[in-house]
Amino acid sequence: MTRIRPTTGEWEILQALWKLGPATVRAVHDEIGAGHYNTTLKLMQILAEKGLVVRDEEARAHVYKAAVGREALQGDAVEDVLERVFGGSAAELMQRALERRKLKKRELEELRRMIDSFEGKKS
Amino acid sequence: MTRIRPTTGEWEILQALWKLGPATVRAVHDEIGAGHYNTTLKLMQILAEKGLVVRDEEARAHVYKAAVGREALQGDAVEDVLERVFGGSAAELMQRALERRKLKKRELEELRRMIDSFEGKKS
DNA sequence: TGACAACTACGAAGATCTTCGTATATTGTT
DNA sequence: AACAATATACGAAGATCTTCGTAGTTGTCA
Repeated sequence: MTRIRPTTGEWEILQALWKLGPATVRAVHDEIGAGHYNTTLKLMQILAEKGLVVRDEEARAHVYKAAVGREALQGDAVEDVLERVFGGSAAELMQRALERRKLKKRELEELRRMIDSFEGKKS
Repeated sequence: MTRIRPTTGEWEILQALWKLGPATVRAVHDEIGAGHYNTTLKLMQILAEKGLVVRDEEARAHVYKAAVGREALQGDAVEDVLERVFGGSAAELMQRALERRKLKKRELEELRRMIDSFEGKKS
């Protein structure tokens, strides 16, 4: 089973689609706010070929929507980086994340709650 | 400033070098335990060109060693995935990591300590 | 109807990554 | 000295990614 691994350009499109919901190439391109229109179009066509988005060709301006959930794909991305970069150690990954990014107090507490709930499951 | 972003093949070499310390192509290739010798050689030469490893050509079999720290490069990798995949939200990244990987109780507690210490800095 | 704007389709160029064949040099062995 | 084993060096083939030029189609509006 080969893991889905969107490219940088593809992630950008997908983020826009998750934010906007079903949208035309034009809308996505405006949301991104940079680059050549044809590049956006091409990337979205490729995403459709790969099955990561679905396309409604009803109207002249086709309407695309993400065919995969944001959380699911993010999970795959984490697995990927975990394997390739951290030798599988999620603890290490989180340590690097904590070092690099200052989390808001709220986020830290939410994280602590998440840890509590995970610990509960294995007591 | 363009962030350093080793490829999958390069990460594999680097992991081996961090584990072994300074090592020959042969040693790295054996450590990896797969693929063509020439591929390993080529990748290590490319890493040298990029400055991610340094090469001692004294002996016939050149000795390579990582020119960058593991933690530093992992930190960059996290920043990268944070930007591209998580829109900068470290909390979200950690949530996905927790969902996907079952951490050992020990790791969870270590993580909690890390959070405590980070929270301490901003009380 | 004629001209222009907006859209899709297609493909090729340039970059980068991975793989590996081939050439050449050095070392060790018999 | 001859040969086998082991190195490095070099480059090209095949894949994939990004970018963008060009062509053709459809819609709009004066």
